[in-house]
Amino acid sequence: MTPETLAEKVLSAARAAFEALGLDAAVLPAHTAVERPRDPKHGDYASNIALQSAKKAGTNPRALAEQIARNLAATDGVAKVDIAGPGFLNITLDAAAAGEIAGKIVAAGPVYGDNGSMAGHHINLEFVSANPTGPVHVGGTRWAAVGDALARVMRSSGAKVTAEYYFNDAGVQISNFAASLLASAKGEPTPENGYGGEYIGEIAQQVLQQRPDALESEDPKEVFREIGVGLMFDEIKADLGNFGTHFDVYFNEKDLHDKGELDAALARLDQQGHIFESEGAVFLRTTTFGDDKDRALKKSNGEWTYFAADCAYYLDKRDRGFDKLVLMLGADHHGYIGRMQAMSQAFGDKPGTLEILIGQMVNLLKDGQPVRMAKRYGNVITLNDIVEAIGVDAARYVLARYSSDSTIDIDIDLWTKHGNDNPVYYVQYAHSRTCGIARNAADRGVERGDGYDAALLNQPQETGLLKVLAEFPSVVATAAELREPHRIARYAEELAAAWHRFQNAGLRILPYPDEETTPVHVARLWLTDATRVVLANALGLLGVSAPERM
RNA sequence: GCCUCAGUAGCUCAGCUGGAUAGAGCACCGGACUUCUAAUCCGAUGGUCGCAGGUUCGAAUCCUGCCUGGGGCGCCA
Repeated sequence: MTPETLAEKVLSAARAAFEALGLDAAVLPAHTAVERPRDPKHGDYASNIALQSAKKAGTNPRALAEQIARNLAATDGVAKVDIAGPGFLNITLDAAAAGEIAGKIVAAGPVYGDNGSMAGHHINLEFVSANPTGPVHVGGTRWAAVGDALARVMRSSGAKVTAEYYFNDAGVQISNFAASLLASAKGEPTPENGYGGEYIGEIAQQVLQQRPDALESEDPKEVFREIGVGLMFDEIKADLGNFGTHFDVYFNEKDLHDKGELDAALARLDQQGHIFESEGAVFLRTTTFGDDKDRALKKSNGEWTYFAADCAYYLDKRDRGFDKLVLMLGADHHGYIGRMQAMSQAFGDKPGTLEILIGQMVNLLKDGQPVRMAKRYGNVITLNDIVEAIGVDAARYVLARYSSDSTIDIDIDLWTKHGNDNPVYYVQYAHSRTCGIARNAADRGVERGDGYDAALLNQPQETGLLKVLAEFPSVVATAAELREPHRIARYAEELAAAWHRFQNAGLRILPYPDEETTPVHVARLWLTDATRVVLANALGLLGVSAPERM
């Protein structure tokens, strides 16, 4: 029995109890969940539904719990229901009901964990969106790992997700980038507000290779801009590809300008009555919707602001039919939330249509000191620096392992260690052990048959493992709902721990070479298969490899 | 000054949409390999959940104020 099924049974037992006691069942929640108690003495699962609903129903929690327990105890698969403390229901399942989950997991395979919690949602998820004036830096790398994992988690939860990269190929930064390339090609010093670093020189030389006459052309800076931005962006895409991060759409800011979408957005906002002019500039009255101050869309010199392009881009996304736009930004952009949310509402959208996630800073440490990567890109730490330091798997894992609200210090020594203090190795090693056992089973000709006797999985290490396995779909659903993929990593570690405990408990999975295969061996082999599936699926959601041998 | 994130064991962090005795890894101490991967496991030690109030039957979790640290407050992008 899955926790979800059990929760439904708890709820119907509660409804029946309300009826029996003549209480108003309307105070019961539409859905409830069971939790896995820390202390195994508290049974396999616990429910606090009596505590939560007793007050609303104006009754005693323990009396209510007793009635619910009586109903629940009569349910198939439930072995025992105890009442503890102020009114908790402690539920123990039949061993067979608990053990059957292994077979269900094996049957589901790669789709075990999929759930419908976000079915029907069409989500645009924008992340990284680094300017093509340089490589993807640490902050962008965090989102490359977290955003990609979140996209996978949401898809697994039934949402239709478009992963999108906004490519700022217009504006002042790009102009500075082009000017820097041009200066480098001419052997001049880096201009004010320009970009330094060896890569500028390298790209400038590549532009000259493609267009030897670039400096003599009619508009040399435009030639360097056009080709240089292309080269830089190809490099970014290659780095992201190497990192395993996939985008469905690369959106060009320039297209917004070329198609006149900024004017259209301004007109729309004007129509809604939220535009005013002041001292020759055009403003959006974002203070109407709680922003600190009103924001300029058009400067007094007639140029658009960056925010104006954001408005147009927002509208473009909405017109493409997404019902929710999720935007992942670095902590240094948190001041943008106010104006962005205000803009969303100025367009007439409901609060919650636009969701902005903020990720805190990332530091790379060696011997407790910040690492300085004074190479191609000046002092900026890039995606490739992190990959070179600890590898793709460890990089993706460490970045996705922590809540986005926490700053991350990546200790290079820790994340390159091959031991259980390195969480990514710990989880991968558990997976590779399950694969090793499957190989050994095949070598020795141990057959799985059509099924197994679920009641034989009754040792504490086995029932503990089964409970962790059963939790996976709800962990995925919660990670999607809260936009917190780090929950997947923490879960994977918990599962790996439960697996290693089972392994070290002296419970043989395969028979010794001179032994007959018994039903217990077969049941444990199914449990092993189920564990392998879930570890692989969890690592897959994080975009981390699940090696078969280590 | 305002906004925002964090403050939980010696260290790094989970837990935070209110529930039972606050968890994990590392470090430290003591154990377990003739046996499917010991890159592992078991046990012990270790905490005024930053501080002070408040709400509640119940607060690490919610509210208010304060303290400490990170980040941010442009007609920059």
